[in-house]
Amino acid sequence: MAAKSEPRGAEETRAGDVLHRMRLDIISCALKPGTRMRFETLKELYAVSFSTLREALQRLVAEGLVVSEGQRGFMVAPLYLSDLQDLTNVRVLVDQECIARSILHGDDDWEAQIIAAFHRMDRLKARLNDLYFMSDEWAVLHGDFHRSLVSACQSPTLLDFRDKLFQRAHRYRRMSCQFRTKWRPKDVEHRTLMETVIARDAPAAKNLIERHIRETTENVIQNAGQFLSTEPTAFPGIIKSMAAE
Amino acid sequence: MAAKSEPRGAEETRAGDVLHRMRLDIISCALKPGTRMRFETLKELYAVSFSTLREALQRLVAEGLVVSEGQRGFMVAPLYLSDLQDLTNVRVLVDQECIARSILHGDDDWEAQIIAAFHRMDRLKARLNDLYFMSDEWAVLHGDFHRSLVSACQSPTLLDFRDKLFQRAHRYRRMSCQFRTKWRPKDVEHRTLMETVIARDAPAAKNLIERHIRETTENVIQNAGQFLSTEPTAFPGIIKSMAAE
DNA sequence: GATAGTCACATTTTCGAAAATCCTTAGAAT
DNA sequence: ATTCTAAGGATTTTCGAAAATGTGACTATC
Repeated sequence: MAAKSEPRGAEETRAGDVLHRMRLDIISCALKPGTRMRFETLKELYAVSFSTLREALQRLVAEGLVVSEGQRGFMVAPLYLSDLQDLTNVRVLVDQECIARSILHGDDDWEAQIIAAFHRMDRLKARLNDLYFMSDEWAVLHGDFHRSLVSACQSPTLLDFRDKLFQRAHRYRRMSCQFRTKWRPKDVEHRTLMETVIARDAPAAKNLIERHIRETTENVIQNAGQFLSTEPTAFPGIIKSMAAE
Repeated sequence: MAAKSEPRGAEETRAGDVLHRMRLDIISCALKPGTRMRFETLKELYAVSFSTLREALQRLVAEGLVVSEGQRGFMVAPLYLSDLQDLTNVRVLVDQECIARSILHGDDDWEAQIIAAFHRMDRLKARLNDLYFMSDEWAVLHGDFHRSLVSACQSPTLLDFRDKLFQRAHRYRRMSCQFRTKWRPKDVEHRTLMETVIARDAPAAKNLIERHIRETTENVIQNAGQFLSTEPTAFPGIIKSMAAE
C-alpha cells in the first residue's frame, strides 16, 4: 500500500499528505472495508500524530470513505450492495449530464486530451495482456480516460461530485477484481464511447455511458456480490435542518 | 450568532459540536464570506483548542463552505456569481431527479409530512408578516418544506448531495436579504408545488421546481448581484492571466 | 529607485501528554 | 441462569506548548 511511502510529499501540509495517502489506501482496498481504524495502528502506518490523523479522517468522513461512530472512533466505510446500487443510479445521472455538457462546451483541446487518454490506456492494456485490469497503473489511466470525457462540462460542483462518486465506486470494482470469474471486454466500449463523444452525439453518448456504468456494476455484483453486506439501513450523514435557533 | 451557545451539546463529540455551530454561522452569514479565520479568534469564539477547530474546518472544506489556502490557514468560502450560477444549474438537475423519485416511491406518510411542513411554514409566514423571510425560524421551516418534497427519493447519496447544495445556496439567499429591494411572492409557488407533487404529476413538478430555483437565483442576483465577486475563473485548468492586471 | 537578503514577529501546523469515554471482566444480588 | 454494578484497562478525544512556516519591515547592494 502507499502508506508511509512518498517521502517528498507533494502536498502542502502534512495533514493533506496523509489525507491523500489514506484515500488511496482506502479506494485500493489496501485498507479493507469495514475495519476499525485504531489510532495506534494508523499512527504507525502513516507516521503522524493523533490530531493530524483526525484531520484527514474528518475529510474522508465527508467524502463517504470513512464512517465515524460517535465516540467510538472511525472505520473504513463498509461496502453494501444497496450502496453500490444507489451509487450506480446517481453516477448514471451525473455522468450523463457531465458528458452532455462537455459535448456542448468542449473545444479542440478537450478532444485532443480524450484521444491522448484513450491512447495511453489502450497501449498499457496491450502491454499488460490479460490481467491488465488488476494493476494500479491501469486504474489510474482508466480513471483519467473517463474523466477526460466529462472534463469540459463547465461545472466545478458537478465535476467534484462526479469524482467522489467515481472514487467510491472504484472500491467496489477493486473488490470485485479479487474474486473475478469472468470479465467482459470493455475496450471496445471505451473506443465507441470516445468516438461517439467526439462525434458530438449527445443522446448516443448518454446511452453508452449509462450502459457502461450499469454493466460494470452488474459485473461487480456477479463477481463479488455475495461478499457484499446487505445491511441497507445505513443512511449516511444527513444534515438535518438549517439555521440557528 | 450561534457561536459559544449550546452549552449542553447535542453532538456526540466536541469537534462535532463545533462543526455544527460553525456551519450554522457560515450559512447564516454571521461569519462573513471571504473573511480569514484566524485561530486565535476562532478559539475564543467557539471555546475549543486548535486541533478541535481544525477537525471541524477540514469537514467544512469538504463541504465547500470553507477554503484552505496552503499553509496560510482557512477562510470562509467567498460568494461568487459564477458559483451561484453553477450551483443553480446543478440544483435544478438534482432536485428534479429527487422529486421525480420521491413521487415514484413516496407513501402516505411522505405526503403527510409535506402537508405538515407546508402548514408550519405557512402559519409562521402569517404570524411574521412582511419581513418573515429574514427570520432564522423561517429559514428552518422553508428548508424543512423543500426537504420534505424530496425525502422519499430513496437515494442517500443524492439526498446528501442535495442538502449540501441547498446549504451552499442558502448563503446567497441570506446575503441577498440584507440588500433586498423587492421580493417576489413565493407562497403561491410553494402551495402549487406541494399540490403538484402530491398529485404525483412528475413532469409538472419538475418544471415547477426548476422555475422556483431559477427565479430565486434571479432574485438574488437582482438584489445583491453587485456585491458578489466575479473574480475567480473557477475552473481549475484555465489560467487567470487575463484578469490579473 | 529597484532588487535581494536578513531578521523579528505573527500565524499556522504538528506533536504527545492528559482527560474523557468506552468496553470488558469479575463479582454480587435477584 | 440472568441482571446489575464496579473496577480496570484500552481507546478515543481534547488540550496547549513547541516546531514550522509565512509575513513584513529594514538594510545592503546594484
